Amino acid sequence: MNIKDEITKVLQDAAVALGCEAEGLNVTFSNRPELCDYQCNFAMIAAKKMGEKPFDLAEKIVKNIKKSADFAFSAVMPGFINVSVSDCALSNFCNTIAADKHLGVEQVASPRLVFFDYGGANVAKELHVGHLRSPIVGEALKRLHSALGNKTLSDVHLGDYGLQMGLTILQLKEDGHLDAFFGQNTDYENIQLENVTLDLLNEEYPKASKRKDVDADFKKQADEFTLLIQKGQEPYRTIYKKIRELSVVEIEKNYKLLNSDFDFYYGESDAYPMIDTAIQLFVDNGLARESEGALVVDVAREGEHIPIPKKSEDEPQRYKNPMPPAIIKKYNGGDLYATTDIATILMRNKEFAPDEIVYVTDNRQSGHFEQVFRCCKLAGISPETQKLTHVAFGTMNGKDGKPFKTRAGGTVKYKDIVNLLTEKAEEKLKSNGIVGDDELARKIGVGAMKFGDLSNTVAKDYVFDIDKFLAFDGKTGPYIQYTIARINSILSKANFEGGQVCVQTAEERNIALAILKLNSAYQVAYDAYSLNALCLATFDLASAFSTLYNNHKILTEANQNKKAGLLAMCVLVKNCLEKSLWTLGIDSVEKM
RNA sequence: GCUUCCAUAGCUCAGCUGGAUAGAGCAACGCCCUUCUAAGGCGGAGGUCGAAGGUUCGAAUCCUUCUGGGAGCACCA
Repeated sequence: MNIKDEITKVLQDAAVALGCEAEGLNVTFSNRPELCDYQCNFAMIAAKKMGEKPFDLAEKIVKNIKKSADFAFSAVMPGFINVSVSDCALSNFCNTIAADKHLGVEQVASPRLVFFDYGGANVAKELHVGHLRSPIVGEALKRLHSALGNKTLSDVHLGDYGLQMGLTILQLKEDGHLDAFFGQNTDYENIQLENVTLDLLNEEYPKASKRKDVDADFKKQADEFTLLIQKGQEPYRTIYKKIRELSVVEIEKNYKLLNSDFDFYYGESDAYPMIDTAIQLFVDNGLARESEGALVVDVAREGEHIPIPKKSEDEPQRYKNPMPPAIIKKYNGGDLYATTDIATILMRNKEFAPDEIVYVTDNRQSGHFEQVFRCCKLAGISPETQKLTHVAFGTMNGKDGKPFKTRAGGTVKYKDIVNLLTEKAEEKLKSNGIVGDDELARKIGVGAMKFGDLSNTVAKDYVFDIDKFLAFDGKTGPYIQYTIARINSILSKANFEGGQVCVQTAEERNIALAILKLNSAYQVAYDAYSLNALCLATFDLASAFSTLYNNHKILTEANQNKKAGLLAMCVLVKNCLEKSLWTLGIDSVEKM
């Protein structure tokens, strides 16, 4: 039981003894640290019901509490109950969690299997700045669940099935790169994709993508190609497979630069075998109908998607509470985003039956996932008890508030950002006398970016300020890594042979309290599917340690008991910081 | 037009189920390296929480309206 729960229990007992309904009694961390460590405003809420003055009730409750050595309670105007935790209780807390394999991070009551779908890189399309958030946030959420005791699985869910593939192959063919596949030789497997490189793909796809918007015939042909790939027609299928193989190697490498790793590198196309079964479920249950040649599922509920009367004939139809039908087959029989996503859920449920599936994509796709989730519930593809979650993150904008672009207006490549961060970290390291450790530089540079990203509320857009990340000052990933490096430096010189934390100074108190807050931040982050609370609490702990570091020389401490206590605290802080950095998907470093 | 998210210090952002004097980081200013890594510490300064109403003992937080901005609104993913 943690300290907060203990205090809550004590107060509840006291309140119940006075005849209060103590259900809503809640204890929170103090927002006036100079006055107390925890606070409770229950008396102010309950006083009304009891017909008493808040302060009087608070006083009565406090008087009704048995004196304890661990906590000191006091009633203050206008009716708060302030709680101070003794140094001794804090010491005990520190020593207890230091011996706990979870470092006191509370585990979920009943572990669940949670399947994470994030990443979402497109085959044949180079990763750019817009692809950063999904692997950063997704990886951290996955690790957070794992840190709290859930079992996790993850799939990168490559974008490899849509129109983009048709466009790319059509463009490659037109530009003469696929002649070998369209000649006499039909042994497609053994034909090499000569001259087709990632660089070429990165030219051809954007070219085709632009062209489809202005050239209707080209678009139609690309649709046709897409359909042929989806139907498994040769040589389209083989060409597609070869392009995918080429891409995946690169994609995996890129994600690993960010510490994002996946149990599965499946793509949308891997759900292909499930598509017919899935569609049949809708047809058999009378859930699907034909509309303008397409097969659609009405997912609107009562009060949604209500037509607004047109003012004139040529005005397009508008809807109140729009929730358009989900399209699961195109006019030409082709499959779309929704189709593969539904089939993918069917596949995952057959194979793994997770308790929850979490999608991490940008918030523009909210409508899509709402439709997909509803479809799956309607058709029973997703059982009622299964939780389907869309973690919709905001877009990364430039300093001008618009989607992040280079000065020239182009998209910023993913690799360029990582390289920039790594180079900058290398420079800094050099000034500290560490040369030639590229991996260390990557850990620091990427850590800066990830911490900067995760510090923001996940759902909100945020400004991607590369200069800010490159500064490595203040509330940043490198600050946390630096704190750990300083602790390592002390420990390497100390010959520490074990000892107990003994909270004596204000600095140690603040560290212990920061650890308490950090441990509760895991739960906050878990409930919110957002890591910012964890980032903040991690920073606060590092900051509390830095104050101790500056005010007390640990290695030269003459009192051996005190020194051992401080060293034990160093070890605990290091472990706590490393655990939260791991959760955030950021590497700890030995020195920097 | 409909739906939805957002607006807090010069800048970038926190602010947990309504609570005490709204917090950080950056930038700027002043201190602190003969002592464990200065990517650090300490101090002051910086705010009509977009506007107006309302609910409440108490509102940045809840409700209404307005202003300004982002995103989405069937065969792209």
